[in-house]
Amino acid sequence: MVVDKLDTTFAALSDPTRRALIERLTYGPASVHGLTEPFALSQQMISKHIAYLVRARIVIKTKRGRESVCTLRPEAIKTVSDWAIRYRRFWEERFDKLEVVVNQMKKEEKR
Amino acid sequence: MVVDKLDTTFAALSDPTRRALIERLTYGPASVHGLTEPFALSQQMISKHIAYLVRARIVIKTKRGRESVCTLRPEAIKTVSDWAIRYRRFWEERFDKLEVVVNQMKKEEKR
DNA sequence: CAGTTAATTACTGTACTAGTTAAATAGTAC
DNA sequence: GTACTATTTAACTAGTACAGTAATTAACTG
Repeated sequence: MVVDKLDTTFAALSDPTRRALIERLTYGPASVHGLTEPFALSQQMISKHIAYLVRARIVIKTKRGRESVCTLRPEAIKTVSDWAIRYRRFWEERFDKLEVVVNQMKKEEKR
Repeated sequence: MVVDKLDTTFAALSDPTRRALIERLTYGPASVHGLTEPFALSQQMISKHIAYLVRARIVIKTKRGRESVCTLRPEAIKTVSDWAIRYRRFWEERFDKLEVVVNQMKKEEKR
């Protein structure tokens, strides 16, 4: 079972449909019905995907009459960005150096 | 089956052990054996986790004698950062506005 | 060579998820 | 009230992915 917050967040993001739903929600909140239309998926499946995003706290759902309005929680995406940014210096500064190291290792491998 | 690159990348990152392995590898390349020591996991499991990271192209493995040296591919993390950064403006500019919207919706819900 | 070390692969069981169908719940319109 | 709409939930099938451990391969040491 998934416990860690980042676990569920990354797991939720590992699906293209869910990433597309996030993309769509950056244009503003939408009902499940409204989110279903652009996709070649049943409303039940969209509802499930939304449920995964809600579980990962990436989306908030609020009832409005018979509709469920889905709203993006941008903080969740920020969490992902913050995680990656920690390694920014690493990929910016050490990239050239690393390439040299890897090539060196490959060379030695051939011996 | 996972096809999309981001799919495998995010899936690989959805596990705390693998994220810890990445963290460890920022200090420099290491063998599977060297990576096993700090963790309360068998070498087989570490080897598997490394394999998942290799599949997601986050880590490169090169043979050196009987050892497998693992090296981080920082570009993979950059991919994640790039994905999240697309929404940066969204969470920075619209956060306050969104909170108002959500609170408004909650208020209307109570009626 | 035998013995040890490093790492992978193979096997088993479990958990998660995609996708569908059907039923249930609740709001809206007439 | 009935009919319709929006959504959720349950029940199911099937496929995939993973954890954990056992068995195996390959390389080094003396």
